[in-house]
Amino acid sequence: MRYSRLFNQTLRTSPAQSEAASHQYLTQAGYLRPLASGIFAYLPLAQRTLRNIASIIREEMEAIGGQEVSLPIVHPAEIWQQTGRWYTITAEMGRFKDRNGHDMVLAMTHEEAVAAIVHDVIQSYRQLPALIYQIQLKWRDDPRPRAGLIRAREFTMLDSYSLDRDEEGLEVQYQAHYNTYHRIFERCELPVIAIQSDSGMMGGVQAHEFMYLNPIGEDTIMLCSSCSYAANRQVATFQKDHNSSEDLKEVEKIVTPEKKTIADLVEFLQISPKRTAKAVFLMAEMHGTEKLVLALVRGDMELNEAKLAHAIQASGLRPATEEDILLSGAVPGYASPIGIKNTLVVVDDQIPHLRNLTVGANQSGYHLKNVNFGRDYQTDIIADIVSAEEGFLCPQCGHPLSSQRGVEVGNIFKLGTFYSEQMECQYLDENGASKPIVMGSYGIGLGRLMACIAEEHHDENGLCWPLQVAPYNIHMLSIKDKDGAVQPTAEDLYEQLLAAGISVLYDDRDISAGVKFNDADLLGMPYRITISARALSNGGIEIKSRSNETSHILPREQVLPYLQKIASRH
RNA sequence: CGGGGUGUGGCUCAGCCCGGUGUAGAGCGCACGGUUCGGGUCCGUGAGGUCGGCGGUUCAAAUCCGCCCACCCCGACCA
Repeated sequence: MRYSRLFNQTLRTSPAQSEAASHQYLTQAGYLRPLASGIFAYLPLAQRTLRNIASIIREEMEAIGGQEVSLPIVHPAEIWQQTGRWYTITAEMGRFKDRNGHDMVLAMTHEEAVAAIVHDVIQSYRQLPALIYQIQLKWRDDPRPRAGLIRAREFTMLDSYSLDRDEEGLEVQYQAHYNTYHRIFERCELPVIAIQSDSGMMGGVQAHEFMYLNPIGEDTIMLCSSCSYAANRQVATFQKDHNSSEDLKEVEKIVTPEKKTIADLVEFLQISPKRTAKAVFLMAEMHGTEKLVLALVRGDMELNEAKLAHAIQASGLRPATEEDILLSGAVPGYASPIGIKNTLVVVDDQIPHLRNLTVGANQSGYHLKNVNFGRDYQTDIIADIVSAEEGFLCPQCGHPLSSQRGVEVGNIFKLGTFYSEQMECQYLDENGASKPIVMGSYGIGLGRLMACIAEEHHDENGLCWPLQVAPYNIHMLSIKDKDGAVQPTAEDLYEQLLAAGISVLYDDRDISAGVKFNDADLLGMPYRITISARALSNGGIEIKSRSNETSHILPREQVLPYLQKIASRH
C-alpha cells in the first residue's frame, strides 16, 4: 500500500479526551475514530490488524475442531424470553420493535441464538461432540464505556460454543479452549493469566477469565505469590480466622448514642472491629420480585455483592433505602438479625465461628454485646459473602494475597445444561433416551485484545506491533535526494516486495524525512526500511526493527530474501 | 444513576471571569506557490467555524442567566 493512497490521517497531537495509551495512539495514528460513546469506526489500519488477529483465532479454533458459523445480531425476543434473560437483563440489552411491532433484541451474546439453531440441527449422539464458533458483533449498552476499545458498547467478539453428550465431553472441550486461548494470546504476544472467575449473567458452573495484568484494567485480581492461586476478586476466597474457643457469655444491652457506624462504635467501646458484626441491607431481585436482604459480616470485612448474589440466586442487587429497612423492623445504624422480620438473612460463614460479637440492638442508641450465632439468632443461609483484600491469607497455602488490576480479554464457561434445557436442545443417546446437550461457551473480545496489545507494545513514539498482528510487516520509506537515484530504487523495490507477497506500507509522499520517520514510529510496523542517498552510498538499504534503536545496511540484492525470511515467520 | 470536568474548523487550544476591537483568533493539519531535504524545515497566499442546542436578559451575547444534549474521568454497574 502506498501511504499517499492510505485512507487515514495521523494527528500531530493526541486527542485530549483519552487517558489510555492504547486509545491515544490508536486515535493519533489514524486506526480509530469515535462515532459515539463506546462506538468506534475502525479505519483500514485497524481493520487489517483485527483481520490478522482474527486469522490467528480462526487457525487455532479450526485446530481444535471448531467450525465457523455466522449467527444473526438481531434476534426475536422470544428466544431471550425462553431463557428468561429478556426479563433478568435490563438496561444493558438493546431492544427495538420491528415494523410489525414484534419485540427484537440486539445480540449481547449468542447462547440463545446458538441453542435455537442447535435445537434444529442436533438430533443424535452421533453428531456429538461438536464445536461451532463465530467472529461477530455484539451490542451491550454498558453504563460506562471507557478507555476506548478496552470497554466499548459495540464490539466484535470471538464466541464459540461446545456441544457434548456429558460432563466428561465438556471437560475435554473446556480444556482444549483453555490451552488454545493461551496459544492465541501467545501468538498475539500478549501476556495473560487464567484466573477463576464469576459466571455472572451467563449462568453456569465453572469459569476462567484470561486477564492481561495492567493498571488500566477494571477487574481486581487476587494473586498468591507462593502458590498458583489466582482469582477475580468477585470470587476470590481466603482463610478466615476464628475465636470459637471462647466461652459463650451472656448477652448484654449497652447504650451507644449516635454510634451508627462500625468506626464510631469501636472507637466508643474501645474494641477491635473484629469483635463486631455489621448488617448490610440490600434489595435483591429474585424471581421477578424484590426482597430485602440483611447480610451479616464481621465488622472489618467488606460485603462482596457478587458472592451474595450467587448465594441467594439473585439476578440483581441494589442498596436498600431507609424506608426499605424500616419495614423489616430494623433500625438503620443499629441493625442486626435479632428480632427482624420479612427479611432474608444471609450470614457470612465466618460468623458462626466467632463468639461474643457486638451487634446492633435494633433499637436506636443501643447495641448488644456477646451475641452468638445459633444461640441468639439463626438463619437458613450461611455462605462466603465477603471480599478478599490484599494481605488476606491464600485459601490454598496461607500466604498473604496481593491484588492487581487486569483487563479481561477472554473467558471460558462451563454452561452445563441450562440453555439446552430452557431451549429444549436434546439428543437421543444409544439407548434412544432423550438427553440435554451439555454446553460450554467461550469468548475473546477482538477490539479489546487489539487495544491490550497496543497497551503492551508501545513506547513514547508510538505503537510497536508484534509481527503477527501488525497491519503491515514492513514500513518502507524513501528520502528524496538531489540526483534522483532514490526514487527509482524505492519504486523498484516496492514492486518487488509486492510481487513477492510481502505486506508493505510504502511512504511515497513528497515530504520531509522527519515527518516520515515520525509517522513510521507512530504507526508501529515491526520493520522499517529506508531508501536514501546516504544508505545507497553506504552500500545499500537501511533496515531497522521498530523495537530496536539500531539499524543496519543491507546490500540491495539481499533485501528481498531478508524480508522474505522475516515475513515467513508471519 | 451519583460525583467531577469539558464542549470554539479535522486535531490541540486562547478569548468567557469583567458583554461592545467593527468579517471570531493562534498553532498543527489541509490546498496552492516557493524553499529545504536523515527525525514533524522555513516563507507567502488561501479554503475551512450554526462558538454543542434551545430559550431568556440586553441597544448589543462565544462571553451573563435557565433548561437540555453530547463527550471524558471517578464511583455504582458490567461475559
